[in-house]
Amino acid sequence: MSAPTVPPLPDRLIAHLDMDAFYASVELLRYPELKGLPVVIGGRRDHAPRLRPDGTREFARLRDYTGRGVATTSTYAARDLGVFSAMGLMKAALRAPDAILLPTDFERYRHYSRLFKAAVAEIAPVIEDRGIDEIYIDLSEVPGAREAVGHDPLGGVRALAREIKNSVFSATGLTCSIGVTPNKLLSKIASELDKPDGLTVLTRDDIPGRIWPLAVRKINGIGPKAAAKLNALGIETVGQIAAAEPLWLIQNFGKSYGAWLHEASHGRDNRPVVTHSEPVSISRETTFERDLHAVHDKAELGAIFTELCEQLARDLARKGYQGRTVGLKLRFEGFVTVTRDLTLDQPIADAAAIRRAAGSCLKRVDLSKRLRLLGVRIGNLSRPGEALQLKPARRAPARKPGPSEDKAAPRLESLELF
DNA sequence: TCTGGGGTCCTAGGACCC
DNA sequence: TCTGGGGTCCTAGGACCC
Repeated sequence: MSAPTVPPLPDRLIAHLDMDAFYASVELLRYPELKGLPVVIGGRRDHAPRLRPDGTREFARLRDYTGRGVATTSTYAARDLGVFSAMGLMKAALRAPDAILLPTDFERYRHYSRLFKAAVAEIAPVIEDRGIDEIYIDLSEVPGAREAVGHDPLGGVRALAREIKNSVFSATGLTCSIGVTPNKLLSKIASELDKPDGLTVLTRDDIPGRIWPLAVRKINGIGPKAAAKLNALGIETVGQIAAAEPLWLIQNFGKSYGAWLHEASHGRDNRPVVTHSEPVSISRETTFERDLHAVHDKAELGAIFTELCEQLARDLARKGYQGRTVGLKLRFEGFVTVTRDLTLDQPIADAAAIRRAAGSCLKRVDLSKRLRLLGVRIGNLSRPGEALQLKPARRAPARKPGPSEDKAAPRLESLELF
């Protein structure tokens, strides 16, 4: 039997393209007078710029913000003041009270996202979407990519990447940073090495010199938890992971993650560039302006719950999906998050059915604490037209309530709420 | 000064079937 | 009386990413 493996390609040429401070840069196109100033994007509505009688604009300042929003992006000037994405805006206001605050305008960012992706696709069509502001591009088969230029064997790729950057700028007026290496893992790191407006081409020979000195956190897949654990074990850099015994890594991080750490630290990654993918789940959630109580704020919560289900149903309809598993997400004061889900015999897509299913999930949660977030999710997706696959009617197994589950506790009045 | 919203993937235990 | 092993599905939680 022959294994259906991809032939061991001679080194692939994979690019990672990352738009520079994307949301903030899009806003600067609209408000060029803000260029060079600390600007933070985040929060909601109200604080949109106002036009003064003399035609100039009045912008909101970070110091005026109150609420639970976080920064989604900040300009490089704001980053110099210590304001980064995911930071709470109230905290950001302490660091940069005079920074300009702009509300997020996803509509507009999506528009520019389409523009830059289309511009790239004209040159190199094998693209993996990684969200609104970044993509992987397989340049391996693009004409000219493997041609040397003068004495530079990488001259061809370099020129190609330069062409892509120029094309993105022509189409959008925005700059991006590109890393080109033999795989996605290294390219993701490389695109960050020369930001903004960067272009970095690396080969395997560059791993010891350019990758190993970096902090472990630079590897996509090592998050705050894993980094903290590595640090506690005396490991700060990628090179130190590479120098560690694979067995030791596995003992400390488990078979799968430990083995992956070893591979990643040596710059090995054979994941293909995936040009098409289907969604696994679709969800809607919202954090309240103030914490709400199931009993005291019954009407308000009920209305929000219904609205979320309706939004979700519209999302499903627009995208052409239905789903069999409905999930409920609650976040309580103190940031404790709880999820419950329910798999139905048949897929559903309408708001009322979603609400019924999510409502039954709600009955399995203790609602004595106040809530800060409510979310509804649907998974096990299929397309309504698809041959409907009958599932054997599976009785919901009689499960023991888990530690955070509470079968008996919630009062009836809170159940009726949702 | 508490920490958004939209996702994916992994783990782990129990149910259930063969 | 005691003891299986493999595989899939369901559920809850958590890490991580953009």
